[in-house]
Amino acid sequence: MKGKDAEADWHGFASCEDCGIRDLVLFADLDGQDLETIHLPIEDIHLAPGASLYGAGQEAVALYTVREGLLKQEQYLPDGTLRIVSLLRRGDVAGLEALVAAEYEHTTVALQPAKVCRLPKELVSRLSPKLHRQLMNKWNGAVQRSHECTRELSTGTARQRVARLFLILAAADSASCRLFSREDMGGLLGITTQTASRIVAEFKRQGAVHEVAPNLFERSLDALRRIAAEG
Amino acid sequence: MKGKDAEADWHGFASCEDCGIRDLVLFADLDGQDLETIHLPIEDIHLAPGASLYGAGQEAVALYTVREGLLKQEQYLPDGTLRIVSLLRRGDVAGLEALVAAEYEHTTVALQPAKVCRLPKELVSRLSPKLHRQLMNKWNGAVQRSHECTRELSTGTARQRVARLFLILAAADSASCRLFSREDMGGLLGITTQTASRIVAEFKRQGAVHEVAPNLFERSLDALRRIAAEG
DNA sequence: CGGGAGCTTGAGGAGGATCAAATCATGTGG
DNA sequence: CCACATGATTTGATCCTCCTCAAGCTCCCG
Repeated sequence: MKGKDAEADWHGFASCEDCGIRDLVLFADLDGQDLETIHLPIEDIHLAPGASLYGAGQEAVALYTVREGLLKQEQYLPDGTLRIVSLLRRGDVAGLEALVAAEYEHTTVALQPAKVCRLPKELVSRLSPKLHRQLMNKWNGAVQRSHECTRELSTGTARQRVARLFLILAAADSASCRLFSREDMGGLLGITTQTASRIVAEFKRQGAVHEVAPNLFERSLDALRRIAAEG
Repeated sequence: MKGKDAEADWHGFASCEDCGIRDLVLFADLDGQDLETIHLPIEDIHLAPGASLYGAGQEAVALYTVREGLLKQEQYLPDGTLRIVSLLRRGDVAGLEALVAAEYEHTTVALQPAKVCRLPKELVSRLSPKLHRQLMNKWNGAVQRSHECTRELSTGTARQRVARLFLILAAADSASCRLFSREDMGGLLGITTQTASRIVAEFKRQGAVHEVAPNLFERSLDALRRIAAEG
């Protein structure tokens, strides 16, 4: 168990004008003039793996656009089990529910080193008409992420799920792909950490993946696709 | 396999002014004046169980607000398996993605007799500013439904999942609760139809539920909650 | 060097899938 | 009205996957 809550690391202010992924973020439709009217500075936050952005039940005061890295969103079951219900990546927005609710629905934690921009909810509300189109896009992205988790990562045998996870991560990182802890794999795939470990080991043995550094893998997409599709 | 596609039954025009669930639907924030500017009539559609509203990949031309009943949203996996990724009920909106995409993401089918209102996407786009707040609410609802499916219905043992399904349906219908086909239960819970059948039978034997008519159940919420929470 | 956290691996057992067959419900045509 | 076909549900028997419990292992840090 790790609970490093304060590792969310304030890192300075972001300049929206020359954001590298301007076309992906919530502010994509704003022009230079609009950006000037934002006198609140946008905070640039860096997260180490394991650092949490916000917790379920906390007062929802800001949205976060993901510029880099990978985050998980988790919720508790009635019986106390922790389940990862969605993954967030570059271009996604964490905490959209701040716009309609008083509290966050999930705990959101970095799986890989991440960089996010913090957007106070009043700011977004104020710009809301201009952001309308992008907000729809982001909501739609949230729905798709979540359906992807049910469809690809919570269906079929454990081997299929692990293979599909590698394939999904493949889309993110291009060449090699960084994997996270076995415990998180379990929470995401709905299997135990032991099973996750066993299957990764098996994939290594049969050459579907190759570990070039601790938790850094090269993948044989063909082999993985074969496993993902049947048995 | 059942593919009754044309059973979506046009049933006349709806009158928004005296909608029984005005406060729940997308148009909640519109006033009488706004409603008059809608010269397009709103179609009122009735769906029999098994009737489909639209299919994945079809051109997305309309949104549908659910006034009554229960719908499923399903998607295909790479290997051809069909998986239910979300349930929709009274107040939810089907096909929100029409606002941002050209095609529907899911196939949406009635599980129980349902009544929906068809809202052409141009109409919603035109009213968009006025609907902004409600649109956010509906998107948020879509995300929550989906997370609920992952969290409650795709986690834990088959017994737990079935018990949680009964509890979720309990919230919808008040006294007794109508269940759908074992095949759909399987697709929703990520188990086989046989297992679904076995567990429902077991629940009947041990008195957790009682079948008063074919597929109509009374539930012992306490017993179900006990099962849902552990073993 | 010793401790701790995460990862790996093993043995055993339970839960669920699979294959197969019997029962039940519905509808159709004779 | 009955014989029959069709499809869903139930139940049984067997096998395999994955969970559980438990022990080693590796790496890092004090």
